[in-house]
Amino acid sequence: MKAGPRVRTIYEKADTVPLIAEVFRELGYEGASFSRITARTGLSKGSLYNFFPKGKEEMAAAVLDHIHGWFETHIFTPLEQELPGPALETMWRQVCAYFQDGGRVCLVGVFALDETRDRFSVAINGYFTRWIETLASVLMRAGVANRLAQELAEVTVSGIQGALVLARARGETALFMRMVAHLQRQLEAALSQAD
Amino acid sequence: MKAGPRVRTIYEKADTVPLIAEVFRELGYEGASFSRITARTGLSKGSLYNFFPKGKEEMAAAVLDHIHGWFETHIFTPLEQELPGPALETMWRQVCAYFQDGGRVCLVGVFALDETRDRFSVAINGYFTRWIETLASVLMRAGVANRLAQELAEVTVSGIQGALVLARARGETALFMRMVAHLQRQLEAALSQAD
DNA sequence: GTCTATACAGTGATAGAC
DNA sequence: GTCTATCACTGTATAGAC
Repeated sequence: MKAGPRVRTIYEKADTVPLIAEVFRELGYEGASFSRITARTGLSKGSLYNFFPKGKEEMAAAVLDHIHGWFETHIFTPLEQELPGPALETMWRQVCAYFQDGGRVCLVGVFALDETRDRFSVAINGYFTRWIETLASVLMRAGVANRLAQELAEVTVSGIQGALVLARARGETALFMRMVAHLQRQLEAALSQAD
Repeated sequence: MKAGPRVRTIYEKADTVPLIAEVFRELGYEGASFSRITARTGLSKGSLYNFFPKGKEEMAAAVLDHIHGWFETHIFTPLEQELPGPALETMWRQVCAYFQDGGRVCLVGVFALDETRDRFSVAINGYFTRWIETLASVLMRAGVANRLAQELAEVTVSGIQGALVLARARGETALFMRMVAHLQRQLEAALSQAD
């Protein structure tokens, strides 16, 4: 018979990725040292290198891939498959949940701002491009003109990133929620005009 | 007689701050090592410690102060002293010049996103708060209702930060300019409605 | 597969020569 | 006031014990 999932106190590789992600998110690529990662995961350097033979860079790549996967499942695919109204509702709900109402920053944004971007430019660019494209697409399906839909999609994704920066800078999650509400109203206004 | 400015190949302390600023801006606080700073400034560690006895933290503090000073002179004070129309025109012109049309990120935003924020929370919060307050104030003077002016000021400053993140993430400065144009139109719409 | 021990480059910081 | 030499420490990475 096939073995069922073993009961272990230690982690499978896949279980470590979200833990490592939080270290990169809070400290940035340079700030995320092995000592911080071992402390957070409870795994020694040896075990981490067993999971990620190429070390830190491979960890960060796995983290970026994991995050893109989460957004693919919870936001991008719903944007493609649900009706425009529910799709946007899903996006805003998931965005607020993921970023903890502004209390949690965007790791992709963190990597984008410094030289780390050059190392992971494909993944970073791909994440934002996919988000903008699926969002623009749903707006077009709702009847918004192509150029306006593209601009609103860029403005919305950009606005979320800015709200995360500003909310963290001022230590005020309420600011994030105000910005989200503004962006949401902006989209709804375009949708109601498109009908 | 008093000595005039001496001709020297080496720098005065004040001259080093903008050079150090670019290292922090491009690499982040953790990534900005002494070796990178000595390479950029042409000054040895010994000389840097002569200028900044408390080391890296004092350099970053000086850089933050210098940047806030630049914005105070070129943006915040004009927002307070010029008429609303010219004041906003000045702001957008200086913003595009300072951030090189999206090719240069915001150091305060870089520091805000990771744990560096905790070290310089007062300076980081102060920079954004001052910007939002002076911008909200000019909108109110132009006849925009208090609450709307406050929200638009937050949306605008937040939007600029997001545009910088996204433009760098996608390596596309044109994106920054499109976002700026959108934010500008948004303000002008509020102003024309307030008349 | 997990860990400890180790290697070695790079870090921020200090002391002292000139 | 500038530099080099050196410090103790931490960084990533590797080897090898169990």
